[in-house]
Order: sequence, then C-alpha cells, then structure tokens
Amino acid sequence: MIAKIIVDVPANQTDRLFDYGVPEKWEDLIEPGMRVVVPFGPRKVQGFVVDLVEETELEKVRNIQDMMDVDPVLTPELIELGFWLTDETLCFAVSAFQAMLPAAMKANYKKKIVVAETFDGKLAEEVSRWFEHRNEIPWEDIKDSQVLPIFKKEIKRGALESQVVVKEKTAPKTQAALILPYPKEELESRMEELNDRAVKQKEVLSLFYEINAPIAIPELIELADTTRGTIKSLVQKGLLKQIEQEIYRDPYKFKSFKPSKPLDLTEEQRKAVEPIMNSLDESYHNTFLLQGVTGSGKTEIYLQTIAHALNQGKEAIVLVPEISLTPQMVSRFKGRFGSDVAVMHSGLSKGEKYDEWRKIHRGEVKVVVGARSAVFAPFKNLGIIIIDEEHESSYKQEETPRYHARDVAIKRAKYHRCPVVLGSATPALESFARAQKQVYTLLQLKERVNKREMPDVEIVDMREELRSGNRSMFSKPLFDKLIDRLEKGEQSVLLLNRRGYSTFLICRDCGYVLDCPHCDISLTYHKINHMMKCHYCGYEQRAPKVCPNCTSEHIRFFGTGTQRVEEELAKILPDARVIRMDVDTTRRKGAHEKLLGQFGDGKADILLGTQMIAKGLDFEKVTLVGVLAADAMLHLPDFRASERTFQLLTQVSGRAGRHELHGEVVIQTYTPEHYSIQYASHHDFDSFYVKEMQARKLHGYPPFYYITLINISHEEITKVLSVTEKITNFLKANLSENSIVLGPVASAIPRIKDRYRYQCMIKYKVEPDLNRLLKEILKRFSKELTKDNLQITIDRNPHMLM
DNA sequence: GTCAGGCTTATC
DNA sequence: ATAAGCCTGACG
Repeated sequence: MIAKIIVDVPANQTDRLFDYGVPEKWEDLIEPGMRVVVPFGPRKVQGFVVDLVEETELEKVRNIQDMMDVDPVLTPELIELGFWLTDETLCFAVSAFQAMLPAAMKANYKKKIVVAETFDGKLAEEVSRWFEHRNEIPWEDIKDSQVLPIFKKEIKRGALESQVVVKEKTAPKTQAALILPYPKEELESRMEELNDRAVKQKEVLSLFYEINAPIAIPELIELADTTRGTIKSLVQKGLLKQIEQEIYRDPYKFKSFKPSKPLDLTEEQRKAVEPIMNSLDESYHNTFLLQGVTGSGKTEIYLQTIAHALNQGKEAIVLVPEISLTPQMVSRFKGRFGSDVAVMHSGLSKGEKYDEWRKIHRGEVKVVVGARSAVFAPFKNLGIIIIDEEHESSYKQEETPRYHARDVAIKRAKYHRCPVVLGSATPALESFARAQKQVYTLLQLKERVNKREMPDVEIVDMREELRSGNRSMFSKPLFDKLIDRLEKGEQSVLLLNRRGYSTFLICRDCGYVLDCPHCDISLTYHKINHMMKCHYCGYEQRAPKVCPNCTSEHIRFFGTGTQRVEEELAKILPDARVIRMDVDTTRRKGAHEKLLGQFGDGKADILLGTQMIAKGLDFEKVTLVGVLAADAMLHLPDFRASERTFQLLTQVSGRAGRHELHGEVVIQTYTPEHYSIQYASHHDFDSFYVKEMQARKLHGYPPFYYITLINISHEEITKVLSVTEKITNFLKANLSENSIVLGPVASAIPRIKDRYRYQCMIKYKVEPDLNRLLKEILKRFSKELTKDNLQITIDRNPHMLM
C-alpha cells in the first residue's frame, strides 16, 4: 500500500505529493488525515497522509517510519479544504494543513548525534571526550562550536550518526490518579487482607464501591478526608494503583456560568429566525446576512438556531472577533450550552488551545466559540456556522495562508449543506452588496429588543474648540457631560483609536522626527523605561534628551496615547476613577476580564481604551460614550478607511444607554462634515452604504472590482524595482483589457527591517486565469526567491494595503 | 594535489 | 528547508 504524503517542508520545490510505502503492520491502521514521520532525504520530517493507493509509478519508495496519530487529525473534508485553501491563497499545502490545526501540534525537530550502531572502532580523541558521560549529543551543543568539522568527519566515516526526533510541541497534560487494579467484586475479600487497625485505609478503599472512574489524588484525599500517607500505603500494598491520567487544561474550570433559558423572541426576531431554521430543517446551504442594530438581540438568534442544530444531532461553529475581548459572549454560550462548548481564542495558552481542540476532535463538545481559526474546527456533522460582527478585519489572516474566515465558512457550509449566518450592525460593504444581489439572504432587525431608543449623538468640531482657546483633548461638551455622569454616578466609556495616533518624538525647533534606522517609520514612545520602539521590527533605543539633529532641547512627544489621555483626565477630573484598557494593560492573561469585571462592578467611573472596548460591552450604567478622535483612521492609505470609521463609530455608540437609562454619544473630530461621521451620528447605515458604494465605484474598488496585491521586498532597492516592473509588465501583457494593473509603487511603509518594499495592485472583474498567472510569476522568480532572498507575497483579497 | 566554501540539486 | 554532491579557486 502506498501513502500520498505532504511533507512538512514549506518550500516551492517540495510543495507536492510524495509517495511512501505503508509497512504491512500498519496497513489496517493508517488513514488519510493522519500525521506520520517519514524519511526525507537524509533527515526525518513530519508528513500528512492525504490519500492511500495501491500503486506507485516510482521504482522504489521508502517506508513511513512512524505514526503520530491514532485518529486522523484531518477529516476527508478538511483535507479537501486544505487543498482548496492552497489553491485559493497560493500558499504551500503544508501551511494550509498547519493552519487548520492548533499550533501545539506543529512538529518539533530535535537533532542529535549518536555513535553508529554498526561502528565498533575507535572514535577520534576530541569526539570521544564528548561521549564520556552520555550517549547522545544534542545538535545545538556542537552546532556553533569548533569541533563541528571533526564531528562531520566522523559522521562521514560512519562512526557517528545524526538522528532526528520528531515530536509534538506540546504533550497532553497528565495528573496522577488512582484506580483499583482488580475487579470491583474482589474489593470485599481484598479489604480483609488489611489489618484491623487500618481503619482509615479500609474507609478509603470502601469509597471505591462508588467510584467508577480513575480519581485524582487530591480529589480522593478531599473526599475521604485523609492524608497522602494512607493512600501511599494502599498503593504499596497493591490495593490501589497509581496511573497517569490525561486531563484538560480548562481555562474556565473555576468559573461558573449562570444557566440561561431561551428568551421569547420579538416579532422581528421570529421573522429572522424562521428562514435559518428552514435551511437547517431542509439541510441546504444558504448564507444569511443578519443585519441588526446594536442591542437588537442577534445573539439570542444565534443561540436558538444553534440549539435547533444541536437537536438535530449536528454541531455548530461560532466565530467572534478576538473573543477574549468579550467575556460576556463566552458566558452567554457557556450559560446556554454548558459543557457542550469549547472556547478557542488568542488569550489561551498553546496547551489550552490544544486541549479545547481535542475536545472537539473527540466529539466531546458540540459547539465551538472562537476566533478566526476556529472555522477549521474538526467537526464531522456541521449544522450551522455563525460569524458575529462579520465586518471585523480580524477575520482576515494577514499571514500565509491569507484567508478570510467568511470564505472558508461558506466553503465548509456548502460541503455540509448547512446555513452560514453573518451577523453585524454594520455589514462589510461586500457582504451587503451580495445581499442586495440576492447572493446572500438579508435578514434585518431594526429595533432594539427592549425598544430603547438609539443614543443621541453630538458631533464636536475640534477646530472650533481650538479657535475658542481649548487646547486640551477634551472638548467643552464632552467635559461637561463627563462631569454630569460623575455627579449622577453613571458610567462613561472613552474611545481613543490609537492607529495613526501613536506618540512619536518631534523636535520643535527643526522638525526632526526620530525614525527607525531599519524601517521607514517613526519610532513610538513608550513611557515604561523611557524607550523609543519600532512597532515593525522591534528596534528600540533610549529616548534622547536633546534633538539628535540640532541638539535643541525642545524635543517633545507628539500624539495622544491612552497613557497621556489618562494623565490629562487625572488633571481635569481628579475625582474620577479611571480604568485604562490598551495593549499595555491587557497583556497579562485574564487582564481583560478582570478590568471589565471591575468596571461592571462599578469600581470605576470611566473606561478609557482603544478599539478593544468598542465591541460587545454591555453595561447597564454606561450612559455616555466619547470618541476622542474620530478621524484618526480616516486618513490612512486604505480604501476601507471610511467604512472602518463608520463601523467603529456605530459600534462604540451602541455601548451607550442599552438599558433603562438613555444614552448619549460625543464624537470629537476635525472633519465633522465627513459622511462616515455624519451618517454614523444618525445611525444611518443605508445612506452610508449608498454613498460609500459610489466612492468605491468611482475609484474601482471592491465590491465593484476584485483586487489582488503583490508585495515584493529585497535588501536592494534596484532589485525590488526591476522585479516589480517585470511582474507588472507580465501582468499587463497577459490580463484582459478591462483589468487594471497598478505599479510598481512603493508600499505605504517603503522599508521594513532593512528591506525595500514595492507593490503591484491588480483590479479586475473577471479574470479566470489570474491564479495560473500568479503561480507562473512565483515559478519564474522561484530561483531568486530561494537563492537571492527575494520575497514575493500575494494577497488575493487584501484588507491591509501596507 | 588538497580542501574549504559557494552553488546546484534532490528530497518519494 | 536542508543536506549532500559538485565545482572552483587559493594555497602549498
């Protein structure tokens, strides 16, 4: 039997199937979707079995050396999906497979040197010293040392041998547990063996009449109210046996979730639920775009449609943007579906993610709530896929494989003939356009569940503020309202979107800005230990006291970081209790939940934060939302800038007045007339959509055109330019008249980590051959890619144009 | 000649 | 990606 295998060597030349023989003893065990260890040239690598056949065209093949799984980790569906992803995103097949599995399962290669079994001569003097106290030398120990040539010589002569051990990165966690090493029926007779004085031991043993599964030692001690010693002597006498039991690292172990029952649906909700239920009942694929204003009860629709799928014996995937941001969401799902839920998000450790994944793999859970990569959950009988806040940019992976979770979800749903529900108050323009064209089915919720009105929004022109002498970052209206809330004991949320507003260092005399020496971007000031840091390459240096250019002392930090806002708040509202949420304060595990918990408990008056506070928060006492700089994102080199601004403003406005108390929003901006800001303030998605569609049409952007972005980078600018030019010319010559090829253009950040970056953008409507052409480009430059350290990245649907 | 160091090539 | 094999040029 021959196995077709994708090897774990991400390179152009190895991105294909390799044939390996299946040893007879494994013929009945091996299945497609398993990971195996195979010899590959002189080394050993991990491989994915993707097919089993009888014949090979090769003269001779080598055998699979080891199996890494008992159960395939990839279902036939996922194998197929992997190849689809490979084709779709132009990545290596291994990369696609690896992206579908938790990082902990990536192979870990350990190379070591041993004395060859067949060798019985004498080792070279220098080498034999190394083997005095051990029989294997880790490769790292000699890799960079002087003796390496001698080792190599010995290997050549056959005296030494290099071996590679392929292991998983993380092993299942185990704990010591106890079992009866004999049938239960024997318990009574066994107990008689014990001395009459061993009262406690008998007591412990008798508990095993009731205990059926292995029991952890601490648990038994607790249960029997005994000590380690008692148990130890039972083990010594052979009356109990200690085993190692696999356990899960459960991040939610010590948390209890309030069980919730399905709520009564409003008329509007019922109307939205019905078609989804139909799709479930008749098991056909359909993509629904569920557009509901903030607070309209989308989550309840998710919960009830999922419950329906579970009743049919099917499984559900729920994608949420970076879920750690919304512990409230997790609670709702755990509350409704209890232990049927696995949670997957970036806040978990590698081991925790691995364990959650195994729960899915073993069929121990029916629902997964997770970030982007959860779309690959190895369910076999998917009933529904839900993507909450479907417009969120975090659904697009910005590394290879550059996929969008929405596309993968729809692909999987087609296979499983099940519905996909895209939920959002502010759908992505692409999605809404598809709904308009009846590609998706549009379901709308226009009212908030409790009939609360949308908050009143006030736009404040910061130019006016400046003219009237207010140079602070808080406008008069915002300041007054903050004071008002403080007095009333209500809470406020302040949003500062830092993107485009980082703190950089500028000399007020000569205008010099401190840049990264390796990237064309200014360094960002970090208050902790007074450092200047590059966000792209990690370079850092001390913040200078005088201008490096003109030695002036008038060198100042410019921009508005959350830290600065916090300081200013402390000055103008010294009594306000402020919680700051940004990358710095939420880095530690669980910090998010802790801070939000504190805010929810009323331990602070103001929650100040970046993007991360815009989503999903639902606090009763929040009646004021302030956006400090609404146009921060508006001027980024990105055709989605207006859309992002509109979405963020709408999103964050929805945090105010969700309950009894009426909400107010203050938006501070330097461009109050901009339509994103105007329409967001009127909660008017429809008008925004019309206006933005006009802009997209005019400039030839999605959803009117598809775009593909090719990024080329190299240490030498001339090289980058010539390659980019060749690529653009090639595309221009081969694409249809109606397509537009732009470039070569320097990227928005023309240099990162000492590499120059140029790009070429393709805008097109129909181009069935584009994939082939792009592969052709990669092939043409494949030599330079490996040899000359040239980099070409292709994004078939870019969301970041940098 | 020998040998280190760069370039090419194959990996079932 | 990576290691082995081939080629090349410097040195003795």
